[in-house]
Amino acid sequence: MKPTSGNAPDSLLKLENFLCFAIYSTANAVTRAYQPRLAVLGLTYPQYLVMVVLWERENQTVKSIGEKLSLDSGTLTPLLKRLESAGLITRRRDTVDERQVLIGLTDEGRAARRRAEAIPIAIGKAFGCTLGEANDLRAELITVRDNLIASIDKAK
Amino acid sequence: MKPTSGNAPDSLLKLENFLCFAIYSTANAVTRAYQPRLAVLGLTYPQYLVMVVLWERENQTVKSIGEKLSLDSGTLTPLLKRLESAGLITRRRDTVDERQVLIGLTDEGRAARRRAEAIPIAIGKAFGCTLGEANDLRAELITVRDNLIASIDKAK
DNA sequence: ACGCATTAAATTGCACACAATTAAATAGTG
DNA sequence: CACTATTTAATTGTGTGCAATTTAATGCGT
Repeated sequence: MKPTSGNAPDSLLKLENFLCFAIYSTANAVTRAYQPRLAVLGLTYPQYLVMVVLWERENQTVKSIGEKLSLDSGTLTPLLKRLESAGLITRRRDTVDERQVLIGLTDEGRAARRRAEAIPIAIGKAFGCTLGEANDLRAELITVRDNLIASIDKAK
Repeated sequence: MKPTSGNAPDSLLKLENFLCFAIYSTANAVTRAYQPRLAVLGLTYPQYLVMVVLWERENQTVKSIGEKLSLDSGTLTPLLKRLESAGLITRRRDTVDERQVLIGLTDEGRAARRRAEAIPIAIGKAFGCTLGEANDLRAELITVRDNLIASIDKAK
């Protein structure tokens, strides 16, 4: 009996064998699963991640948020402006180092945290796996992700 | 000794505990890792996935490609137009059912397959895990993904 | 203090994702 | 056959991601 796939050159280019596609399509599904729950808070999924980072610690720079989320200013600047005009965050230049922009929370942004706390529970159920399985999967993904990032950096 | 995270309401909203963020950030890393390798073929990562689907079988409808990749016409129509103007695919209305558009490969599109075959090997190395580990991870992700999709569909 | 490299955000341009709507063709029903 | 419902792509509009460039501020060596 042969393994799952056919002869070598063929099986390499089969979608169903792609770990990358499993990651890609799962990420899209995550965004779609979050969308209705975040819509009531007026947030998109990336905006929600930024809020989570700020709920952990207020007054971070754009760079600090970007490092935690692996996003650059090209993504964050317009996103943060939208959160600001939604009244959830504040943006102000650091007076000590005026290159930096400090992102803080408004009262409304702080208050949104309570309503957000129900979301991980609901999504956890939608994943359909135990907390233990989720943690194992998370750890494996982070290993793979950090390997990928290392290989990208090495190429530079 | 307490487990990894602090008290309950707090740990639920910690980025490092999020399976969803592990998925999201790994997917972004995948795209970045593919980018330099696909650039020599003149493809983006989603375009590469479409080509993989077409290399498996030519002359599929937009709908068929969309089902395989979980993408709708809003994403695919402009993407396919770009692949067409790049000379890799053909788009023509089905003469039997004129609602459908059949996507085929040009000689150049068919030829690109050979050059693409080296990519999964290189990316596989960048993942930094064994084939067996990659297959396990892929299977777990697909389970989670299909659970998520089922929960989305159920909500409708 | 001067000049140059470095750093942090913002900007620009392109390509997704996806919800919602539209347009056209086909299928199904009485 | 007429009529409505369904199906398939295309379109529209919003919000990411990210490469590349720009702008402004800081750091550093002489």
